[in-house]
Amino acid sequence: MESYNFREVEKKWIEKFDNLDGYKGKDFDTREKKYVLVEFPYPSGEGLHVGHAFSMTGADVYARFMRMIGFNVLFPMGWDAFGLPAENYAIKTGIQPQVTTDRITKLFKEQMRRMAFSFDWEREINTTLPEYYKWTQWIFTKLFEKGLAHKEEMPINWCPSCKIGLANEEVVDGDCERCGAITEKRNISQWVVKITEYADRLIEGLKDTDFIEKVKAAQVNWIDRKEGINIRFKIVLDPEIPLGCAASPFDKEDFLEVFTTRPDTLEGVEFLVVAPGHKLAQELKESRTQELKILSDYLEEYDKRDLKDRSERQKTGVLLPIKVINPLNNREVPVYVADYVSMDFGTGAIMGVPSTDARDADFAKVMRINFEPTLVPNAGLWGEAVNKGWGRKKISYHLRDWIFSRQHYWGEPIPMVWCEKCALHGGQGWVPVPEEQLPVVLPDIEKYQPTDTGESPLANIKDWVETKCPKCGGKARRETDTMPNWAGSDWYFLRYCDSKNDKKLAEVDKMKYWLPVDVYIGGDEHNTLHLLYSRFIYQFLYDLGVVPTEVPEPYKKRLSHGVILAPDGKRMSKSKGNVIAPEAMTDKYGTDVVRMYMMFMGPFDATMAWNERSLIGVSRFLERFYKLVTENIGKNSRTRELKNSRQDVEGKRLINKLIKSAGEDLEVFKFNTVIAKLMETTNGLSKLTGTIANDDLRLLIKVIAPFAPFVSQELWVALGGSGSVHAEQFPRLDEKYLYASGVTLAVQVNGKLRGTVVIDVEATEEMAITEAKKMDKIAKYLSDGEIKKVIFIRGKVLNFVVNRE
RNA sequence: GCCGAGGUGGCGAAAUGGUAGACGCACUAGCUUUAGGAGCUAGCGGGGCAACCCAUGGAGGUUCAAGUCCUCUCCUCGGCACCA
Repeated sequence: MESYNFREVEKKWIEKFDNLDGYKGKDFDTREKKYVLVEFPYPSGEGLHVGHAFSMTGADVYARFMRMIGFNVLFPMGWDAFGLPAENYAIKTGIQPQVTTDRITKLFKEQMRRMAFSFDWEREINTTLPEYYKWTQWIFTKLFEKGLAHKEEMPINWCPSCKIGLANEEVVDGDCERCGAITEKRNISQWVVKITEYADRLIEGLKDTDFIEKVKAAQVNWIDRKEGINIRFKIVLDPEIPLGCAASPFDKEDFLEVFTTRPDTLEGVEFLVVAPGHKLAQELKESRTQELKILSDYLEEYDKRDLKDRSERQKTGVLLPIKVINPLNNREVPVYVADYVSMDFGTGAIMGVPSTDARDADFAKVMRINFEPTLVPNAGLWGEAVNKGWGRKKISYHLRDWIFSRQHYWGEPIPMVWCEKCALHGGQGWVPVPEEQLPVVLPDIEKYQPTDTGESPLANIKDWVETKCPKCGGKARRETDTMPNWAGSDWYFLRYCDSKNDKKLAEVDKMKYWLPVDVYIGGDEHNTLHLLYSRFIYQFLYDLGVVPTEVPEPYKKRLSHGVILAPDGKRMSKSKGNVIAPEAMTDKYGTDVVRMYMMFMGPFDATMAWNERSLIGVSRFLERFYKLVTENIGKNSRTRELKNSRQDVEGKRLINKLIKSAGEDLEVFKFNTVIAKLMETTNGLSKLTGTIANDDLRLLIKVIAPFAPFVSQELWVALGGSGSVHAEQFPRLDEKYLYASGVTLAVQVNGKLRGTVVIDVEATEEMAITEAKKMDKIAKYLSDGEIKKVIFIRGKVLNFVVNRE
């Protein structure tokens, strides 16, 4: 018998799969819809990597299974192609990013084709094409019109290496997330999107989703809503530390406001601390007396210092020349400025309660502040503080507003125009580009290099920058900032519903049919930012009435796929030289083997190391599977099929057992156990002495089809099938075969296994007891005691509870 | 510190409260004139000649029956974090 020649078989079928009608999602079809989404890749020059291949294979197996059980499946793919690597490549080579992007997306697409992913390519999208980003820009103009976007001079995280402003989320421990360089603070005018206005709804909305627990937790944790009270402490000057001749910046009515979630510990306040960026510290610094030199030195040093390992470092601080009064007991307490308080949260000032807070205790130690070590919190103070007017309830979020400007070339131009005339006439100087003038097309340029001034290279293109105000028609300037790389991926799943629409972002009826996304598969690294941003944009579009779902949530379910490590157990990286290229593997072993191996490695969400020996095990299995089927086809062509023989029934039992558990497991992404069961079934069938009927072989092939598209198609045709096995229905379970040869019952005495007995599935308790007692071993255990009780679970267990003497 | 997921053979891992270790890798023995990362048969948690006993990080508990449920505890991984 010939063995399976994957090269020949794949070559034969790959083109036929290209235009398979069944892979296409049909708008408004009467079948129930299923929108299966897997994150679209950034097409990097290195091509499709194992991580892509893994997550997409899982999504593909699921999508194929969903089609086979009767759903109208939307399984689209596209390119999230704006980003720094293409721009950096352009800086180096002078080749336009669009040119490299085109080339690389073609490479990716061919690699995906070889992996036999059943994407609906008619709906392909690319975030860098004007017909796509027209709508990314349109969304921005709507944000602006609704007051959710404005430009603001603000200190931002500046990466001196990338020459780019970064969102807080893109700075890790003071380092640029991309290149690792230490970031600086710079004052730059930036577009800011008010995602915080949606903070509560972004938490609330999670109730309407089926996200796995860790994803929900990550979202809530990221937003980090805290209920507390802003308490005002009256400021008094400290007579012992003169403020110098300059008039005191304070008058009698000045207060220092702190945010606390623990007003119940107000009694234990020993000091207050303000952040170095706090107005109070900055104002005091200005008074420039000798005594305050320590303070200004401290603040200046703080500005220079990088933020690295802030949590590791010992706390530092300086005493301020003022005191404040605790409204609860009128005690005067000192005020410090210290680096462990952050300006970004609450009011930038805290109350120091060293007896209950470890950080405050730490600081007290450094500053040699004495305090009572014990304090009994008083919950009544929550009400008292509000009732007596010491403070007011306040909710603070860790979530920051979203800095939306990038000073780069390769991104969507922010579609805004600055009009001096409109500004002078008391109006808004910033004018959004109206829908009919969109898209604002990214012009071709010669120099891609970002500038040190913090402006994008677009600022150098005079005839692009100079434009007319859409409102008054006067001379105006275009915004030269571009959008962050998240912008295009915020709404891409909407575009798949109607990817070619040139009038709208997508037709409402089509979105109504396909939305929400039923299953969204992606990496943990996107569980906070991408997921949060896209949920926010969706909620915003919902408020505009643009998207038609019942509930303002775009994704019904979110699943995390796992991570594949290199054979050495480390993360794959070019520099470590331990990268596994999926293409090299498919060249060597064939697509089906690689797909099946990845799905067999472990649970879909696990972290697993690549192991080529195990892959070979899967290769051997596929070979055995192929032989089993082809040998039986051969036998069936020579001899009459024997129906209803004992062997025939046993074969059907094995296959139906497989159909049952495979169907159940595929539904919940337990691909590894489906493959284990396919192996088990194949082994079982190989041991049968009779032949397996062609009809039964067909069932087997349909079960393996979602995993191994090529082998299954080849065998399907070998069995005389026409068309594609991938358009077939998944086999239905025939229950009558499931227990055709009885069930194995575990026989226990006092809960301990003492033997097994095979009986009819319908057997009664009495029959089971009779059978069990026939066994010598059981009889022996029962002889030296009295049977107190018998537990009988049909098909599972028979347990004698015996009272031993 | 907070949140989440986990701890089961030499390894990757299976087990709606009901035969722990399915399936695969590695390994051992044998078969097959066998050079192909081959195939086939058998074995493969520990102890014991055996009957049996022990075993799912640890300690208790619930139950006829616990890897699975409850309480406490230890450890690992992932995310967030001087968040007030």
